[in-house]
Amino acid sequence: MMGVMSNAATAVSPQVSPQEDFGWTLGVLVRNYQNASNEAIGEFPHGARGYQVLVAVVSGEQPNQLALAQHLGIDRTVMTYLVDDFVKAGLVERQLNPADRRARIVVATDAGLAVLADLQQRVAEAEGAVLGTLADDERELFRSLLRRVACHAPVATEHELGACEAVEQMLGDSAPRQ
Amino acid sequence: MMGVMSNAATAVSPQVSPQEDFGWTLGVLVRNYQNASNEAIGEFPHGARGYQVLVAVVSGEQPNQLALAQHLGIDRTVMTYLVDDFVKAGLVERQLNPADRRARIVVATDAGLAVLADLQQRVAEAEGAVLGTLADDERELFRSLLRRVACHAPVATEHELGACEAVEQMLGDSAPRQ
DNA sequence: CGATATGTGTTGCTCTACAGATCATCTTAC
DNA sequence: GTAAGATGATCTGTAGAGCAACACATATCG
Repeated sequence: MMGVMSNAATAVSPQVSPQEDFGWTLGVLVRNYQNASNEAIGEFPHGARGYQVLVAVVSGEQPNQLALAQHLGIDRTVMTYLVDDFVKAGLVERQLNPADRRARIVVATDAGLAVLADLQQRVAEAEGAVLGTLADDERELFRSLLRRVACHAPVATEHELGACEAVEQMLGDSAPRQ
Repeated sequence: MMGVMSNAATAVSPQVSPQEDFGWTLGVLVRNYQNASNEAIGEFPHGARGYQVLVAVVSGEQPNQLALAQHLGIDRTVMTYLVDDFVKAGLVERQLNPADRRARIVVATDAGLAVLADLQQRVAEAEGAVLGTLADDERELFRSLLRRVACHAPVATEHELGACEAVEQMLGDSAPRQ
C-alpha cells in the first residue's frame, strides 16, 4: 500500500494555491498584526507579547503567574522574567495572596493602567489597519467568528486548560458576554 | 520606588474582556492550529513551519529561496538550513538556475510530493478540528474573510513585499516589480 | 507528623529570529 | 572589457523564548 512511486506528479499531485492555504493566510495575518501592533506600542517592555500580558493582568481577577501563563499559552518560566521586567518598569506589582502564600498575585499599578489605556487605543488603530480591507460589519463578523473559534478550544494537549475555560475561571464567571 | 497604591480604578480604567481582545483570540487560534497541525504531521522536518515551506515550494513557480522566505515571512538565513534539512530528507532538491547561477531553485522531489499529498489531508483534518465550532458555511466565510485580510497586506515594514504580491510574483506574474 | 502536590524561581539546553560579514554571480556604468 | 554596485546564498554571532530539570516554600491530604 505504501509505495513512493516515482511519477508522483501524475498520481497524487497536490493541487494547492498558496492563497487558499489556511495556515499561510493565518500566518500572514499574524505577522501583519504583530508588525502593526509592535510598531504601535513602541518601546513597551516585551512588545506585543508584553501588551497581551498586561491586558490579561487587568482583565483577569488578579490572576497569579501560572494563570497568566496558561491564559496566554506561554511558558511559566518565561512569565517569571516577564513579570520581573514589568515590575521594574513600574507597570505591575507582585502581591502576596494571603489565601495561598505560594502564589504571587499580579496586579497592575496606576501607571500600568494608564499606559495600558493609551496602548489600547494605539493597538485598536493598528488592528483597524490590519483589517482595513473589510467593511465595518465584516470586521465585526470576522471578530465574532474568530472569537468563537478561539473559545471552542479543542485542547489538543491534554494537561492544558481550554483557553476560554481558563478565562472563565480567571474571571470567576462574572463577565457574561453578549 | 514610587508609592503605587491602588485606587487605580479611578483613573482611565481600561475595561477589557480578554475574550474581546483581538490579539488574544488570534493567538489562541494560532496555537490551536499549530498544535493540531504539528500533531497531524508528526515527524516532518520542521513541523508546521516546514509544511508551509513545502506547500510554498509546490505551489510556486519553482521559487528560489529568497522568494520562499519572503512569501512565508521568515528570514532568508533561516531558509538556508531549512532547505538543507529538506534536502537531507529527500523532499526537495536544489537546482541551479541557468538564467541566474546565484539562485537555487527549490523543487519538490517525487517523494516530497507524495509526502505533501499525504500531509495535506491530515492538516485539512486538523484544520477541521480547529474550526470545529463553525458550521460549514461559516467556515467558508471565515476562510474567505481571512484570505481577504491576509491579501490586503498593509506592508508595515517598508522594504518587504506585500504578501500576495509576492505570491503573484512567484506564481508567474513576470512583470517586474517596483 | 509525613507524603505528595502546587506555585515560583533558577539553570542549562535548544531552536529560531535577526543583523552583519563573506562569497559568488549578475547588472550597469564607463 | 573592466570596475562598481546589486543580488542570492551562506556563515557567524547574538538575543529571545520554549522546554526540562531541579530547588524551595507552601498547601493539602493521609
